[in-house]
Amino acid sequence: MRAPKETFSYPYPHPAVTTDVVVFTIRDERLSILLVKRANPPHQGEWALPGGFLAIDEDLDACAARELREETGISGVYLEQLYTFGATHRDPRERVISVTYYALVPQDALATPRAASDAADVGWHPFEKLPELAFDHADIIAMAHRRLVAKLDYSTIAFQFMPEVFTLSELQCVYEVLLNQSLDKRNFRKRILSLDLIEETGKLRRSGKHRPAREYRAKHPKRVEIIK
Amino acid sequence: MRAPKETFSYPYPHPAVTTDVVVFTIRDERLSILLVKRANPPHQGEWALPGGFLAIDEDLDACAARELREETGISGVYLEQLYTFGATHRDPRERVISVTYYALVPQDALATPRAASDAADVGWHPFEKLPELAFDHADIIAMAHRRLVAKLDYSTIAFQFMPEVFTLSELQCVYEVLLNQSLDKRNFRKRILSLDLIEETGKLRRSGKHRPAREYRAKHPKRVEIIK
DNA sequence: TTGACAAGGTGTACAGACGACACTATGTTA
DNA sequence: TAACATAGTGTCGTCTGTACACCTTGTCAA
Repeated sequence: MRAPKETFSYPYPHPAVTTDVVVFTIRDERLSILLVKRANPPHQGEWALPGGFLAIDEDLDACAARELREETGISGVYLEQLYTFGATHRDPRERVISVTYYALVPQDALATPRAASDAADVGWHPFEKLPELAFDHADIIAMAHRRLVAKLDYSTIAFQFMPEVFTLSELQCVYEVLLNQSLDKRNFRKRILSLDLIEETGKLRRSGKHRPAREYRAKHPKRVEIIK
Repeated sequence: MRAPKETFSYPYPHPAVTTDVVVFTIRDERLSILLVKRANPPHQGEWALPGGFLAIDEDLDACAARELREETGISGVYLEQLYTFGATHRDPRERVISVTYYALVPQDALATPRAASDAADVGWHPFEKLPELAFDHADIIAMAHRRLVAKLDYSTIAFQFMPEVFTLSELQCVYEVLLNQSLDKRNFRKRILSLDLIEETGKLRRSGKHRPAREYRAKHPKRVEIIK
């Protein structure tokens, strides 16, 4: 991909700029993060966030979306800039500034992530049981997690984990996993419905030997609203 | 400062990285922002945020603090990373990624800012009456303002505008200016005192022909706490 | 067919938080 | 010593959030 034929010169030293993405989803009722195993040095064989170098004519958001697509096959998901990490020796090769993002992938997205050329492997890892990570990626994940949990309180960000149609129990489960505590069913439904952000599809979801659940859909699935 | 004797070459193109700082204060009961008038092209003669290029062996936070000090003489103030702007043609010279920060300066800080070599002028401008700005600096200020107002609700960030000792009326005035609405005196005092974050100095502040006000000081002046 | 099972779906009551609201206190100054 | 200007103080009603238990409805197996 990066096949140098020439060199690029500047009158002052320039750092390299990368984007790295913390991809969250909920799998098996656990918050999970998508990691790639590095195929090349440095940190060869270690797990790391998907990400890579910014093209010189590419916007930052576009770079994050592209790296995510190229390295994992995921696209069209919620993606927001998180923070920029630039400690002087965070990368042993050269000075690297990483503009980090976080992404939220709906639960069911059968997107079995596919490994790209520069990744030996790709896979979901439960947030509570992450492996050793390359670079300062553990710090990046910690910050992304704090941001995600904080946003639960004052935005509708949790809806980004939901597929197009879902049941209230499924939505409650997402909140419970993210907040790491169980919630009262009646209070939860009262609060969610009072936001007036979801509507019934009119259909029922049948699963298991019990009463079927009503299906809902978000009125504005792509929009993350600030509430209260 | 940047006197090229040699060039720096890379196998791939690298963007330049800068930091820019939105410096807020409250002056004459108005929210104000510190701007520098550019002495050199591009945008020569226009107002811009203080900021400049990242040194290759310098952390991002250090760069923001250094540029702030060099260009305005301000140091030791609250400084927090805001967002990273990197649209492809935001700077006509070359690809520039700007890691932006915002800073809060106490009201009285007599720091009459001093202009540096590469600035023709430095001065405070009321947020409601900003001049035309260079680059995308108007966007940066807009985002910093949204962040500042949002943080009022759930943190003690407003205390960063206060001098070491202050009265409750002065603190209320800061909230009123930032929220752009008047507040009930009794409710304000009840809420602030219930946070248990300030204490009386025991002294009285005498000013004008009226009853003197009690002086308070923050228990942890440098700390910004998340509340509620 | 029917009864056990399992999750779906619903309302009330109490407590604490928040907001509206008006008068007295105390120093200065003419 | 009286007028002035800001400092300082409490109550009450409303709203919000939280705790809490039972009936409903479909499946499945006996």
